[in-house]
Amino acid sequence: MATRAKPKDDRYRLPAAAERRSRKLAEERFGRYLSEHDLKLTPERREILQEFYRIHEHIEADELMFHLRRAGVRVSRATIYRTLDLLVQAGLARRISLGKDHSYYEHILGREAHEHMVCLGCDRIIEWLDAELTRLVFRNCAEQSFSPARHSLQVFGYCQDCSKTSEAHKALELGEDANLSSGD
Amino acid sequence: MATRAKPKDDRYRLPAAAERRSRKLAEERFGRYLSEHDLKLTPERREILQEFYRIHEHIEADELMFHLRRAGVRVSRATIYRTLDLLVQAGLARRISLGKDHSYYEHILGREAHEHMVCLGCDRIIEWLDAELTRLVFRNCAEQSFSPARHSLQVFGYCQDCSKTSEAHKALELGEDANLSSGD
DNA sequence: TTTATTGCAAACCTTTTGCACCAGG
DNA sequence: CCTGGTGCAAAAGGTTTGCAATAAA
Repeated sequence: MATRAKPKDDRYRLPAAAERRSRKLAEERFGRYLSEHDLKLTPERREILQEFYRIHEHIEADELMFHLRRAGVRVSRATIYRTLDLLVQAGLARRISLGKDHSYYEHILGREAHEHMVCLGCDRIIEWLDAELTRLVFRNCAEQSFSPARHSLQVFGYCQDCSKTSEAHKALELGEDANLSSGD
Repeated sequence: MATRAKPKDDRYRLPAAAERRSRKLAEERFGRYLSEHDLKLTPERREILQEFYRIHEHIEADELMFHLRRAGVRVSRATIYRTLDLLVQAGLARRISLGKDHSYYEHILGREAHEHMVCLGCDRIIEWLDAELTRLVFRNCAEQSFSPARHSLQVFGYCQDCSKTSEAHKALELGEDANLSSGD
């Protein structure tokens, strides 16, 4: 009941109206952020932002560049990185790492915070959300006098499809008695 | 009550006996893993393992190399990486990313699973543990038919010392009204 | 003796940066 | 106009890899 899985095929789909709304809002916000910081809203930045907000999942910088290129927009890799960084600064994007050797970015507007399950078998990523868990995170922060800005939880394991093969994997990876704890 | 903070100064200390025990156990396990896979227990691997298990916090590969060098052991960077990788394969180490552009490693034996709070102000890292949270993670996995192998939760924010300055930071980073959600 | 391992340096990959030219505000 | 932005290519860093020499088993 706390968890909210989305159906497999449109996991990252958003109602068209909501998407348009969030793209518009994002551009307004970005524009505001830029002018407040004496920065400029260039065509490149606008294109990147729009494309980025059309993608409702985590994406890597290069992938975003290819999306743009496919849409006929040519922007240099450097500009992609620079703009993504600005979007993070502006609070419109989040940079996350999912165990790979590079970063992913995901937009924030119009999406709830969520956690990830990363399948070690097929690389599939399941997004999920648990309000109770979020509450616990905040409670722990409070107990440590820590002011949380954001958090990121990844579970690595095997999805349903892959878990048939996972038995063997787990045995290999963990040895036969991995659950020992120190006794003091 | 669910949270268990360790005092600041010996956060990563382990009773000497427990440490010795875990180092011994680790070497046994590693030896077993190696021979099962027709790999060899070289002096380098033994030294790396022993030093690694003397460090009770997350460490980066280079740092481990310096520790070894300081202890008079010279091993090449390549061997460090290769061995750390083996340790991960063997289920004796965990590779984690903490928002930096490189990986950290931490050993597993003799330490309970734990989460991290990363201070964006001073880079200090607070380790914490909440059994209830762990339970929730498992519950969510079950609901998604996902078999978890391990998980990793990082909270980014500001520690007590830094949170005085954090107000300004947050205002800058998030804009004045970052908490909006889509109404789908 | 056979097969894996080591160290070194070069290769890799993602991300960042210096610079000359260009363009928002 | 002035100040920042863009593309390019080179530079950075962390991590991986090919290879010849070396050493476990």
